[in-house]
Amino acid sequence: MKNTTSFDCPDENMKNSRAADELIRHFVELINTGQLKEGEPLPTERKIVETLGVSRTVVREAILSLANKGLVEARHRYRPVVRKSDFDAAFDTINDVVSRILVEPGSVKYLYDTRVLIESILVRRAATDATKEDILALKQALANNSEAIGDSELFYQTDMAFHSILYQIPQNPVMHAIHRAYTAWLSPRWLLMPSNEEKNKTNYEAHRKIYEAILMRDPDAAEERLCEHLNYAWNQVKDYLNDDQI
Amino acid sequence: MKNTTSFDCPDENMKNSRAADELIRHFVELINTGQLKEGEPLPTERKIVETLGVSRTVVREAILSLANKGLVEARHRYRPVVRKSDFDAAFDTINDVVSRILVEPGSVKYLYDTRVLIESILVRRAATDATKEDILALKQALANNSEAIGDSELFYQTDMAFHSILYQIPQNPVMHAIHRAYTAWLSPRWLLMPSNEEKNKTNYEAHRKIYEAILMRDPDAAEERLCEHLNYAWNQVKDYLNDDQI
DNA sequence: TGTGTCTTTTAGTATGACCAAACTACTCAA
DNA sequence: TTGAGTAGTTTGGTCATACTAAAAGACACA
Repeated sequence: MKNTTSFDCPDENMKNSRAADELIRHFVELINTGQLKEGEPLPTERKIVETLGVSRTVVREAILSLANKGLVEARHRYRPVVRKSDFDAAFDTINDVVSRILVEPGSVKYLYDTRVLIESILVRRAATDATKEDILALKQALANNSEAIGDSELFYQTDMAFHSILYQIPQNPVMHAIHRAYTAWLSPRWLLMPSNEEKNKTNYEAHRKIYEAILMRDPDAAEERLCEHLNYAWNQVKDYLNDDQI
Repeated sequence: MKNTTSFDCPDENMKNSRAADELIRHFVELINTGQLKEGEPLPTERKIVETLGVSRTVVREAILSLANKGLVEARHRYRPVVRKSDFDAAFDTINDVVSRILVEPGSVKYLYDTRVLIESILVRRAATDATKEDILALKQALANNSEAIGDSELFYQTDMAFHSILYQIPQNPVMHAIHRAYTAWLSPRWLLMPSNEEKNKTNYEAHRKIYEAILMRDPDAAEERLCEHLNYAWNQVKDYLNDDQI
């Protein structure tokens, strides 16, 4: 230890550029305490420079970090504005890492398996807890799904819509975010697979059985049928795609 | 439309500084295709400048973005190295956003409820699928938990360790990451709550009952006991903390 | 009052400089 | 020969300045 630098490293192990980190913490503080409200623009870079007494380089690095962390939204040539921080936004910010992970063989399967797990408990809960409105929403989604048979793109959309109802039933924004994330991360692989009326019918029938099990308030049946359905879907994709794509 | 800029905006809606974005895509490409391997350092900033023909400002912004996205790890004054991209790392990168979200009233409950959902299906699967090794691990965790009664900190650790076994049973790295995330995000609130031997015993008993249900291969009982346990834990925390802390 | 134009502001980029820490290679003593 | 200490080099972090193009605001004109 020769000398103490003008800034000491508070919690982290002197990770990043300390000056920018100082600024980042400052703005995170402002945002979390509500001094900078949602949708409100940050001060201009030059204003921050003269207010906080740091160079513009540091300011830009800090703002860039905040943008990458998803706390502010920095549109090209616009003032960065404080972003709405919800669970949806949280998943949005890890798109790049997850995309990176999903090129690794086997990782898609891992992700899909967790979807099976989560939807398993969701259909169980649906069977036990679903309100009349929930049931109605499922029924409507099922009808839409039925009508879309033969129209590959529309069928895929109504397929997802049906599943999304399951995520909506707990009325939990985290579940909503998880569904959005699954859709964003798994869809690209699924859309590579050609569809046809035959497959549409099979999937629709699976949805109908799940719906009926929920209607009968039979969680075991609902879970079992859901698992059958998702395993069938997985095998479809697995058979079609190359090994290095899943 | 007056003129086409020298760069057109490929996929995004002209979000960030296009020059830096160009660089970012370049490095993401290198990383995803394995031309830059895990643990390997990026070229020096000045090398990139002369190779790619951009200014150092742009290079630094790009590297910073990559670091924030979690694709590279940029330690202070060290060359940034390509980071291991696994599901654990993915959750790490959204710590800031989630922390921001969790200061919002009600959001902790939402997060906790998803934990209840996920562990519900995990105990069910444990009851139906757990191997002898899994059961043994649970038994050991339970024993450790029992021995820690009275030692608040140790009890909390062994408590988490017991639950973590549930996440390990599916042998799915996503589940492991989820457990890590729950621990990181919920622990701070839990640790605010004082503990005592009485509560320890209650929680241990709950763990034991869950374990026994799994041992009896009874998923319904396992789920029910888990939910009781987690609801009890939630009420403990809710009663102790202020409304604006959950 | 509405609209087009001019000016100012500001983000994006480039360049050069400097510092301090990390790295490298060398020297020298055991 | 080998190990440690040291001096020089490299490199990331920071600052200052300048220029460009786009956005924002002011203003005059119809």
